[in-house]
Amino acid sequence: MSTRRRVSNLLGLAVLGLLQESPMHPHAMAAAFRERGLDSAFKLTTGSLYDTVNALLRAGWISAVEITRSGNRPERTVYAHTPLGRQEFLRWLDELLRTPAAEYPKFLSAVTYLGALGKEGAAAALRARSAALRTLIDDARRDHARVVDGGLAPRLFVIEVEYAVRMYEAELGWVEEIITEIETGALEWPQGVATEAGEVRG
Amino acid sequence: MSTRRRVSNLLGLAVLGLLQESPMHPHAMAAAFRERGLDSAFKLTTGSLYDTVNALLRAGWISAVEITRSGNRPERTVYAHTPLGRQEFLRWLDELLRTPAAEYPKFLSAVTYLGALGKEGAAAALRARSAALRTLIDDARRDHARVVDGGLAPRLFVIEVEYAVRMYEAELGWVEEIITEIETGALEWPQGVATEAGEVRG
DNA sequence: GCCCGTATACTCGGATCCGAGCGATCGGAA
DNA sequence: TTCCGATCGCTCGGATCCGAGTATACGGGC
Repeated sequence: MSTRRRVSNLLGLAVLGLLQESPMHPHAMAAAFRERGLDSAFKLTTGSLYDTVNALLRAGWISAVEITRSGNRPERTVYAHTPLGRQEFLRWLDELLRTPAAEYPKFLSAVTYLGALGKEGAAAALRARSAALRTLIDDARRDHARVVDGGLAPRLFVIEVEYAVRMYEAELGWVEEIITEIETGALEWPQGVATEAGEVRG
Repeated sequence: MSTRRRVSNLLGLAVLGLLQESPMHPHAMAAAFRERGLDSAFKLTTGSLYDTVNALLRAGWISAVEITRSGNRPERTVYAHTPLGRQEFLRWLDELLRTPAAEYPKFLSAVTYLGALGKEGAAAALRARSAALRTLIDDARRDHARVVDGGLAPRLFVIEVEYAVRMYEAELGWVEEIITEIETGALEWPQGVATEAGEVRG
């Protein structure tokens, strides 16, 4: 069916997004990124950034517009999006929004083997997660409120935080239900699916 | 702080999990995997499987127990977990459950640029997603019910499906709220954050 | 005037990931 | 009997990812 994406790293979407506004060199992208908190939605590492920029270049979605140098520092290559790049940005975005993709979050994988920790072990781990989730939610909520209530940016520009919070809350809810079910015995723990106590937190 | 995991691919967790039960060769693992539907929680590709097994071997968490051959087929190397491997399995599991890790789901990244599609474009894409999510949820629910109500396996063994469904539902809820907010105008769409109509679905 | 920490800007090599491909066997239909 | 598709089991090479490393410049304290 649809052939594999020419650039698959999502960082490429972010780069295209930044370049919609103005041409930039990679290091400036990284700075812009962190400044706007985009690095909570995209995984940014310097290595990947340069690789991704090169991939976009090969695909013809961006182009180098100038190479400058100040003093004896390394050259800075400034990139801009091409018309093709703009089109692809929108098409990619549309596809990502439209189609739920199979993802493999670590927690989902771990839950698959929940039984292996034994009732006590599982409950303890989940309690720790529950506490951590609360902190994450509080922090994200606070940040969001600061930006929106402070009029620093329109709500649309931080809408992804609302999504993230909602998902964290859902996870928290589930985790707490399962803790309760373990404690009350509502979740049956079959024989042989358990662990000698104390084997884990050594 | 804590040094990087020796084996980072989560597939390694699944392999360790399978080997808790009995020694196996990689091809059999792949089969067991699919048979139990583990491949919805772990990303399985043949290449990665062999790489992962090798990594586990290097780390000393599994060991080769025999090499058999039937007829002139390729050799089959059968692996078993080591005591260290069992310990690591539990430790890893515990850590994954306990600590929410930064993940970068595609949808979160895409939502960050929701504005770029314009009100109409964004609403259309989200409507499509909403429909797709409903299907996913229905399918997962049906599967879960078949297994549990049919007594094919204890509920604990398919608990991850409950988690997945819960998360899909949360996402669906959010998506539908945003669609409504776009339609009613409750979500303000700042000037200049829009797209010429028809640019996307070419 | 010198030192040191921070910012600028990118490179590099190794680890990881993955899907196409390969050579063999097996079972069933013609 | 012979062919063909399905299954068995693994290999390979290219793509991707990433963090440590490199090299220069700037600024402020003493």
